[in-house]
Amino acid sequence: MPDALPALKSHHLGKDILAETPAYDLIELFFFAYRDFVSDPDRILDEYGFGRAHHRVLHFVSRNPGLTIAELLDILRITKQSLNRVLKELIEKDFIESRMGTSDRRQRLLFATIQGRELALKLAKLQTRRIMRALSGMEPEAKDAVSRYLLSLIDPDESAHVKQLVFGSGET
Amino acid sequence: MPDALPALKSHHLGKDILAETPAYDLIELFFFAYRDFVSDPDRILDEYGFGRAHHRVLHFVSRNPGLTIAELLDILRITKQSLNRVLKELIEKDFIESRMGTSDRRQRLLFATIQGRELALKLAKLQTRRIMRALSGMEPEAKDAVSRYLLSLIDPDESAHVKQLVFGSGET
DNA sequence: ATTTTATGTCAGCCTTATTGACATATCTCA
DNA sequence: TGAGATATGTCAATAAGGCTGACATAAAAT
Repeated sequence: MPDALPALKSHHLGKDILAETPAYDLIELFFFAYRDFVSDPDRILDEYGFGRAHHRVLHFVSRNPGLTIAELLDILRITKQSLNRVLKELIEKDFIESRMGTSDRRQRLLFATIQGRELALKLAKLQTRRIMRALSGMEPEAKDAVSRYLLSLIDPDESAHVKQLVFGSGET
Repeated sequence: MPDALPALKSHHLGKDILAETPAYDLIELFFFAYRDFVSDPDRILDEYGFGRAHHRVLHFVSRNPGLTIAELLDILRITKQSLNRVLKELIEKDFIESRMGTSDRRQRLLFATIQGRELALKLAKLQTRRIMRALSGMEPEAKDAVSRYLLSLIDPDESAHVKQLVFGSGET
């Protein structure tokens, strides 16, 4: 938006008006980018008889071995009934396995099988290719800016939680 | 990710490996950010008996007065049967009106009513507040970087089309 | 005059989500 | 030890938002 400002000249409350002027560009670009981003894995998932819900579950389990049902529900923000259907299918088709918790035997600890990890990686690589293509034309600092922007877009009271989940696997 | 590089030292094909190393951070942040971003309008939409599908239709019609059905289908990437259900409801409840095309009388030109524009604006402002909060802690160049990143994430063969749709209303 | 295009509509189906109720096993704490 | 809380599973009904396929109409294009 090269020139959204001239209209402000007739106002003295520039800052308020700026704050209330809809950021249509970022709203719409977010929609289109997400639409195309999630569409990449669809063709592959189809071959396995899976949908996007399966992808999300497989992704987070593969990335976080030993994840519990409760943690997964918290990540996905769906009900246990919804989760159970797709999880059951992933377990039946041997992409995820569920082991009894060691310290708390009520818990089910989820692990991706070899097959599951392979599929999750395949899908992640596909999306990474799109991300890399987008970043390739940009300055090196851009990636960090994008990452910080997305993190700040998240509800503040959970951004720490997400930060831990996304960046916390390894160090910290 | 402070140090994803050391592993590369044992390889001579650094670039290939980097290209194939999944960008888990950007993949997951995109998921969480989008999840929270689209959740904002939900409560308000509920009051009107609308869902996210209604929001998308109302948004693009409000932003592009005189949009045709075909153009809307191309933006949303859904079937006309799916569109028709939500569109019919938006028209019945007087948030959108449909006029016969002037040059081509087969076309339906879609316009948001006053009520429709008000709701669309209300929702856009809500999402803008989140965006502004995210941008507030960042350098001024960040917004442009984010905008370019999102645009590049879109399928290349349509990015020009989206660019026109998003930025093209007004000048060009 | 025929064909193509833009739209609408009927009917049936799928996926992913929801709510509410209830069951079971296990853990925790008084 | 016994009561209650917790983690999970499951049954049933429902809703939203997609899909395919088939068919209809009006208007434009050739």
